Amino acid sequence: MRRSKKERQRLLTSTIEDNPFITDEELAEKFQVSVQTIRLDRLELSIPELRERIKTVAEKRFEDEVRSLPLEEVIGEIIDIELDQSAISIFDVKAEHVFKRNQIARGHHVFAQANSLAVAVINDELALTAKANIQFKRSVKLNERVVAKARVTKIDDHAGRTFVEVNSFVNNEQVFSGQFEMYRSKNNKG
Amino acid sequence: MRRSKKERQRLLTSTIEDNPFITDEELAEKFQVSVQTIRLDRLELSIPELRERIKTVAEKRFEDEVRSLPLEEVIGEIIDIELDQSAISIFDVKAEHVFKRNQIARGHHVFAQANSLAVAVINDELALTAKANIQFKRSVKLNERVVAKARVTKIDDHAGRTFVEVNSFVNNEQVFSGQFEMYRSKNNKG
DNA sequence: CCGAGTATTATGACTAGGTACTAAGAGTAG
DNA sequence: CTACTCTTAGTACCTAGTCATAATACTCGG
Repeated sequence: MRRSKKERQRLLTSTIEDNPFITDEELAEKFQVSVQTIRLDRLELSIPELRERIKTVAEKRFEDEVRSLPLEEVIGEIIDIELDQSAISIFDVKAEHVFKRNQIARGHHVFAQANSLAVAVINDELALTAKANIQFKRSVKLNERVVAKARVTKIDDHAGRTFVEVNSFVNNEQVFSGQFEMYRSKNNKG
Repeated sequence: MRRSKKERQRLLTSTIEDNPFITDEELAEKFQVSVQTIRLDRLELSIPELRERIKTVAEKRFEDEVRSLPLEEVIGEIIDIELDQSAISIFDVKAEHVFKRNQIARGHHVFAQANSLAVAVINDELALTAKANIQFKRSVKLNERVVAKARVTKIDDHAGRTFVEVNSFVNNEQVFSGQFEMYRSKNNKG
């Protein structure tokens, strides 16, 4: 035995993990054993064959893509909306949204939810944030669900400005508040 | 002919585009032609076989992964930093950052760059945004490069607050300004 | 209606990268 | 020596193709 079986299998796992595109033949060469041994190892470790591994990687990318597509227009999921009046969205804080060190959501995600809700509530082709005054009341942590509530406070058709107030909560506890001054193209249908 | 050859090939292209995981057999079934016809079509259109398509998708994911890792901690790329004093980062506006309709960068990305720069400039274990007052001076468009400059204006060790001003520019033209009040854990080394 | 040319389908041989199974030899521990 | 694990070898089979060749089917101009 060049290496103990356990040692080889440990290395095999990590090797495949950081290069799922490696074939059994290449692995056999790398560990100086027969292809059959590699196959037995994979069987024992329940590591799928090359093609299945590649497929999994590809499928995950596809999932991520659909997950990031709705994210493209609105951060969080809008669950209620009355144009030019009010809107509510929810946003679940996942691992990718927090600082690794302390599991606290990075501010820009909480802001992004509020900001995109402010954009969404406006009944217009073009809505952009002009100014914002925001406060982070308490930090949001991993796995918490943030509910953002937007309310249109004032519409100034002349200036083409709409004022939106957004308050975000986790379990009825306020975590964020923001006043948004939104630019809108003046030619509103209403 | 059920459909003209051209029509079928047009549909074939788009079908494979939005589902690269489809086999020739499934395609043959779908278009009511033989598998051989599908293969001839792919040959003419130079569409690779299933396995190659999946591999490409998987490889792209791998590339994306390394690209999105540095993005995890800071939005934009920090090119200069003096802790507790100033910092500069650049952020290139790509297709995924803009509204499809008008190619204007969504506000939260510009905010995210500024916010994460404000976090980065602070010489502390823990830095969180408490409040922010921001203005979007003009809209940022696709392919523009935003340069954000952060300057620490005041450090209040007693209250555990640091004030950071961030101004962002595209070609020396200001696009964003923000005053950030940052929370920091009081036990600073300095 | 016939032939030319295009389009389609069929057939056979081969490939990579496997699975599943059987068999056999090497080394080692009791 | 026997029992056992570990390793290697070999076979048949699989999927989703490739390439090449041949035989049809359709369609249009004359």
